[in-house]
Amino acid sequence: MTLLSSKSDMSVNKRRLRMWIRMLRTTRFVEARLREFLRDKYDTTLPRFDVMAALYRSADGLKMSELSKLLLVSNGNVTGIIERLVTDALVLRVNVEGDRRAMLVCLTDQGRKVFEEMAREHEALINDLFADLDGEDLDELVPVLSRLKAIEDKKS
Amino acid sequence: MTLLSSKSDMSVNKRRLRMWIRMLRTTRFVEARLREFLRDKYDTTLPRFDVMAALYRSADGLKMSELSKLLLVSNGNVTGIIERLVTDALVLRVNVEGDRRAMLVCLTDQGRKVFEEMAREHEALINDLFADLDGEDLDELVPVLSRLKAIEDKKS
DNA sequence: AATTTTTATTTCAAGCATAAAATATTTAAG
DNA sequence: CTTAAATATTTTATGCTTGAAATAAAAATT
Repeated sequence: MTLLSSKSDMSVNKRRLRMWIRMLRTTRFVEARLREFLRDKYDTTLPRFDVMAALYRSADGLKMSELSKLLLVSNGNVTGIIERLVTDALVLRVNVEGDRRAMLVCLTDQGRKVFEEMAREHEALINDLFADLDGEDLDELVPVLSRLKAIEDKKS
Repeated sequence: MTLLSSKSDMSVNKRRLRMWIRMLRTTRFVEARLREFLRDKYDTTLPRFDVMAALYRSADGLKMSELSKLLLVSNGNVTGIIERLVTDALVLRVNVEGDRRAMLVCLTDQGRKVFEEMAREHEALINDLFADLDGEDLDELVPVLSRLKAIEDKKS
């Protein structure tokens, strides 16, 4: 009789697959919570929040293509989201001087203000959802996830 | 001068947020790869694959509501996906005897066959994408992710 | 300078996803 | 029994998302 756990008996192959499925479910669950929060409290959506977050971090604004690259979404996708944010006066779209193809996008003052409020609550929600993870857990988790970033950069 | 890393200097609060953002990016990257694979090799989509996977694991079939609960997606969403899978003769929809409201859904023989082939390649792709994670990494990662499952079950 | 290629963005068609409302059926209460 | 509440699913309206095609401008080649 072996002392190995059933987990260790499983091929690394299968365990990678299980880990992925677990990670996917976790992500979806958290995303669902975030969507719920954004809809109920701010009448907005996760994609809109993501766009605003990216713009908030880039004081000088971003080009449409930079935005889609940053968010890992398609080019045309960003067009629609920005359109709606512009309608709501949260985002400003201006021509890039010297390149008439490009568009520079940034938050309006109101957009900045609204985002700061949302971001505070967003952080609190994440903190609550992951409350069971203490510093030690994060010490384990983050480096592993960061190693996946290496894959990402290499293969994308 | 402290021996603590800058990471440990950051509040657990902020580190939970960073971990979430990292996890989200990883998930999106892998999902993009899977979509690409499913589209190019099988002319199908990730949601369709997910549905077929759930049905494959339940030999007796699933009710529409069981399916949506299992996949963490809305009820109406499943309706559309199943509709298209039925059109493609990969899924069968039959009435539940004794309850004329409910529908039981299961894979056709062809659906089963197609899924088995896709699943093999899917596993290989995941294995490749997460190749940098060895057994030790998984030993760290899986328990932490499983602890999040506890949150999920508690709060959902 | 004219042509080709690349880059930046939008438009398009199709499918995914949601919440809310509608439909139909079953179960429970009165 | 009859009405009310709960359950299973579909429909609807809106927004997200994609890949591919279209448009337009800039950069590179010839």
